[in-house]
Amino acid sequence: MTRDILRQALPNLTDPKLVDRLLEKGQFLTFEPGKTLMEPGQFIKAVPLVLEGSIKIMRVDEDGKELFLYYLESGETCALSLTCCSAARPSEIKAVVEEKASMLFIPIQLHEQLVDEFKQWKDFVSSTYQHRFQEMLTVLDAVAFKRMDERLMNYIVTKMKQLRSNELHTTHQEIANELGTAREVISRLLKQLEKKKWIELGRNVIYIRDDFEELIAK
Amino acid sequence: MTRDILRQALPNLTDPKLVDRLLEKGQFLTFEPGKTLMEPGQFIKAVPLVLEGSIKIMRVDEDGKELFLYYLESGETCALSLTCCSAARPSEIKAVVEEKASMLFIPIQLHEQLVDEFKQWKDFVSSTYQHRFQEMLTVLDAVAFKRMDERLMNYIVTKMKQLRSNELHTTHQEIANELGTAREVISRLLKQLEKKKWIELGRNVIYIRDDFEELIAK
DNA sequence: TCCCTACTGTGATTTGGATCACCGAATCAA
DNA sequence: TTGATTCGGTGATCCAAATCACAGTAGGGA
Repeated sequence: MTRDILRQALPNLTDPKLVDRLLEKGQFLTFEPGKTLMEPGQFIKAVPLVLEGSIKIMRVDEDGKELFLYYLESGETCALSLTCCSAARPSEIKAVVEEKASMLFIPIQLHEQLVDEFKQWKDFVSSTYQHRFQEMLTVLDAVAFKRMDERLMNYIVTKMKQLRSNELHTTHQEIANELGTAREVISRLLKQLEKKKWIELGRNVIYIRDDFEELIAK
Repeated sequence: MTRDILRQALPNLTDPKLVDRLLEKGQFLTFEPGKTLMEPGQFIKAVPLVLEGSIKIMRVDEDGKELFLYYLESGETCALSLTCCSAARPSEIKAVVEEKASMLFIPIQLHEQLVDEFKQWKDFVSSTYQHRFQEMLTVLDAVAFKRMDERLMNYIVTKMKQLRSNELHTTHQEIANELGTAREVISRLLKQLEKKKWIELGRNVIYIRDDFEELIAK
């Protein structure tokens, strides 16, 4: 039942009145991996709340280059959609389902009411802003100051944690897109990691040593 | 009088009760250009509201490299301090006075009360988040996808507008710091712009053609 | 006035990453 | 089964930027 899923995803939202309002007016939907939820330029008219699964948020350059920003996971929402939809501006980002996701879409008017009426919702929104700012700064640091090998290793760690697995089922091209670079660059860097025995490469799969994270910490 | 300065900086805050509270509990201070208001790692216990002048906000890398993020100008506040101080976390950024500034520091408890009590303040905070997210994305795009020559030209335009002048009194080193690169790179790129007659270089000063912005739009 | 320091200009070299040009191997669709 | 497509590997080359190494010059302070 949706109520249970919501309770599990957002245990902090204990106020039954708040939960009722969310369930009553929010739209519950599920999506399969790979589904694109949002493209740059589209307008969004509801605040997307992730209950289960995860959503990958990316920035897209005018000539199509992408850059991974962060994941939305269970109990999270997108700060950018909060800002975009209250300002009725087109999306600045692309959102793709990573793991099969169930989501609750909160109409923007309802969201604005809830901010005023429920401290729990206000706190939730405010902590979302905090959290996302933090992540944006992290990405900024990486892009501005780190070399691609380090960024790739961080990427692998992030993915492992997010998928709770040490096998990544993805292509080099896909990784390259998310890091905003070229496929060859990623292939070569992965090869270096394989030579160091930190990972093993297969077609469409990367096997990662359990102690990968300690290894990169050097 | 402080009340007038506040009214001028934030004409949207019309509610006299709100203004009274800000003036009563806020601390009014002025700072000279060059004054460092905040270093990474410091804790902040108040929301800084810029009334006059401008503040330069920068990200600092662990090995001291800097990256310009945005200016705070009259009527603006720092989204990062909003998040940092409510989470009681150390600052992630560096803030330096660019133009002689007068500021009102709002104690964090007062800020939290005002968010609940005054719609005008809530809207102000919310639009600050929006605004800053936008700017972070712009910086991210620049760092991830643009070459240094383009970034430098955008930098010059931003500075011109912000200082409302077509003379920049600064050093190549300073610019390099703000763009997170090396001085030589900036010197060479500036020389190229001078050869194209778009700017003129002097010691500690760059004279910019009035139609610079149209020129770079090509 | 002279010295020192900060600022600028520029060549040489290195490097990380992007781009181009292929190749073979795995996988899929007909 | 076979042809086409996708994926991964790798050499060659190019380019922006970083780094190193100086040298000249303007200004400020003693």
